Amino acid sequence: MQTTTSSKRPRTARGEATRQKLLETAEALFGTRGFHATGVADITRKSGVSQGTFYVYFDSKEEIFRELVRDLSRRLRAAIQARVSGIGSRLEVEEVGLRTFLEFAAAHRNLYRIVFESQFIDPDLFRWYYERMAEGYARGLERGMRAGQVREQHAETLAYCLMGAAHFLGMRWVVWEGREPPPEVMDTLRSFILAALSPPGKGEVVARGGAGEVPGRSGGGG
Amino acid sequence: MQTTTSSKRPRTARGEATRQKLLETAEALFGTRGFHATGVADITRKSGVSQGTFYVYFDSKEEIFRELVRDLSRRLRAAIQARVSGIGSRLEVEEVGLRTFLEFAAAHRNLYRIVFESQFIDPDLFRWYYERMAEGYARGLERGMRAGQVREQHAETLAYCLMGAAHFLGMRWVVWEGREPPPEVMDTLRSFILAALSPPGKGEVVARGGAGEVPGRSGGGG
Amino acid sequence: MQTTTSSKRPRTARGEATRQKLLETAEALFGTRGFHATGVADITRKSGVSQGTFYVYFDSKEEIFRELVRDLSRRLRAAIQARVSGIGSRLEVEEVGLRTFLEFAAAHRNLYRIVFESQFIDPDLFRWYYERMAEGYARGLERGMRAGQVREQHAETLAYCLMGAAHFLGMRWVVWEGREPPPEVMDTLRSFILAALSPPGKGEVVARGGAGEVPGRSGGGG
Amino acid sequence: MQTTTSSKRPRTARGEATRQKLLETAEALFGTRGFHATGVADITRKSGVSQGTFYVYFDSKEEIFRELVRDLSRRLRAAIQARVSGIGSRLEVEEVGLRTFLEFAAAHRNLYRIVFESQFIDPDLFRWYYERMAEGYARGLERGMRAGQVREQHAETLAYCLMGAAHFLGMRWVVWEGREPPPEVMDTLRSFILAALSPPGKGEVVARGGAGEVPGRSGGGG
DNA sequence: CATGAATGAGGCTTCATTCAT
DNA sequence: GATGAATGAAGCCTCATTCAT
Repeated sequence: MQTTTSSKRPRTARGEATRQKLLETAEALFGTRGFHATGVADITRKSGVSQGTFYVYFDSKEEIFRELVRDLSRRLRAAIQARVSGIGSRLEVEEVGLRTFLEFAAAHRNLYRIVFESQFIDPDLFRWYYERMAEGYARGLERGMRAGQVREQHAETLAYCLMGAAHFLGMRWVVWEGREPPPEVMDTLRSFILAALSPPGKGEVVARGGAGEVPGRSGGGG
Repeated sequence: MQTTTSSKRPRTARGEATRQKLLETAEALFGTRGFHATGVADITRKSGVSQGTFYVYFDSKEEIFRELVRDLSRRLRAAIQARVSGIGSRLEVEEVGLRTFLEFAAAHRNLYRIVFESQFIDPDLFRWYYERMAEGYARGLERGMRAGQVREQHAETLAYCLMGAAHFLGMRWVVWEGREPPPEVMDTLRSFILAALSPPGKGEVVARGGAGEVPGRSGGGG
Repeated sequence: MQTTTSSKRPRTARGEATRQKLLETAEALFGTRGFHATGVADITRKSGVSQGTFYVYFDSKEEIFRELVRDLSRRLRAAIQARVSGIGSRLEVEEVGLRTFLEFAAAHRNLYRIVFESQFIDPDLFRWYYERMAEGYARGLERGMRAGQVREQHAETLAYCLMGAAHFLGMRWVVWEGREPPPEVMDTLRSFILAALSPPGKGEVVARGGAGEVPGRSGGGG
Repeated sequence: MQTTTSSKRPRTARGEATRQKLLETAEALFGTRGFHATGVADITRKSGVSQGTFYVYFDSKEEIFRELVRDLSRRLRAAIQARVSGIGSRLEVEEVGLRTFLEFAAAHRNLYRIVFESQFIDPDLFRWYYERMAEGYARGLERGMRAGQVREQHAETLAYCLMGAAHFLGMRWVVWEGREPPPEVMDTLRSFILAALSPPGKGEVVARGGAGEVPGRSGGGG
């Protein structure tokens, strides 16, 4: 669906470079000043090209914004995937996933504003972003439940709770403070996750990953 | 700080009515179309007054927006306060708080967009809003910890996690679906809260409030 | 239909004056340079108002153009009406009508370009303009036929032929030459009309109006 | 004068084909959407060549437009010539000429818009087009007058009247209705021409061509 | 208190044309 | 001969805000 990377793609290396430059500049600017405070002229000026060039690669200011959201979605999911694959314990998967999300966010601070502002620019895309994320997340949790590693609960609800927690933590530390959450925060987050997911009787206090088990894909944060 | 209800207050009853009408219209419009898509002209037209009149009561479009955020903050906190006061169990306080938040959100759907959009209009106000909320929240949790009703953890982190969970659930159900979260969601949320807050060994399964204890104010959601 | 004088009408005399000024300037500019070569900025500058003011009274550059066409349509028809009413002879009515049209065109040289350019700006309006004109025209001719003053023919076809003749003559003399057609042209036009309309056997040579008869409204030119 | 087929002519067959393709596409596009609504990019895209290629064959967008007008002028005159040559009766020549014009117009619907729009693109060319047409027309009529086949009148005026009639009929039926004028229209047109041209006393009612006489070239319509 | 007119800066986008490959 | 990238001027329109009545 929204995944289509629409807009006129360049046919030469030179064009690709220009387009890329535009994308990067836009990410920085949108992420810093916000969509409305950023003008197309700002983007092109900082990219060292003329305003007309912008429209050679993007249909509109909104279009490049959307492209960025899709891009970010792709990159974040890939990053989590990479770190999580191979881990057997569901609990650990979730924990690593959240941590990866927070690290990614810290490395790409603009992520937050852009994704979250998309809610006011293109509500459907925003929703798509989170539903996609939640879906993968929920699937992983359900697998965990079937394997007895995660307490039986409404998976989707759990997914949104966890994404929300991660998002707010990211907002609090990464966006406002400009750094990764300090250790005590990460510790609390970990125990929070464990408590929320662990089956009754099991390790509410367990500090680190449980026993090996069925591996499986899962989203991470939000 | 930002609490000052600044701007020209009306002197006559007629003026007060006009100002109020403007505020209500703005809430509906900002909440529905967003800040940028709403023009001052839209507000005045729908309010049945001239554009000039707008500036009799508000210094700028941003100002009325801020006024709305402060207003909402006040009303939400009051609503939670009212429902939570008197409850002894910390766990129950949190649960009722979250539930109240979700109900309030459902009753004032525009809340979400407005408060959340404020992040892109007046970042300081937005931060103030959440820090204020988190602070009260954390204080309550700390009291609970001291009373042994809540597991020892970094209170602020916990507060943000809980607010985030509530916010995302509200987004998922209230905003996207247009209704209050269904029972299974609320059930999962409850068990989620309990698991996250309960001290080791205690009530992970406990369905309803624990023993009586120190009452105290507390925030609710996000 | 298109007759609606849409756009925001002024509520005060001052506003009405501004709007009028804009309309006049636009007529001169559109008529002289054409629609595309005339910028909104040109219109406002020459009118002594800011660009923003333009949009207080007109929704778009196209809108003021349309307004002009409607206006012209109204004025031309009124002018012909005034001159033609009371004349009994159908033949004379047509002749006076055409003459009036040519005089009107000479007095409002911009008429041509504007009406004719409307064909490329708003084809429907253009068509409406001529169909309206032709309709009245044909009705008058039919009355003349029934009264035996006009040869039996397809009235609408006759109407378009006559409008076309008038239009091309206006183009040739008024637009290109900048003056009213010289006497020999008007003479030829008159005999042309007479020949085309006169019933068999009658007045091909008749120089001036025939016998009195049923008066009636009729369009004139094009 | 404007007849010069200027601009870079291709040297190779491949080039000639490209140029031709461009010309055809432009005719279709200009005729359909109009000059201003058609972009160079539209033309090249639909022609399957790059934008740069366009400027290999034409100096500007206006230039290809002019080329089209000249082309059309040439083709129309040739078409009329072919049909009219050999006919002896002046009256019949005019009638056949008009008919041919209408048929040509129906076969090349875009003719109208292009030629007529040229009035707003290159007024001189437009004027040239019609003066050229009128000149030949008038010459033919004058010959007819001298031969007593056409009533004595100002020939040029007659020419413009006839061209105007033909043009408006073409507009009414070919352009608006998308078909050739129905029989009753053609009949009325014929009797219209006859009445307008016939010498006094002669065939106002004569249905078909009169006696043989001096042949001669003549324009047809507009 | 209220209004309607006026403003003007600025934003997004289009598009004919040029250029290096 | 053909291409795709790049340009930059210019145009239309929006809109928060001010002002005189």
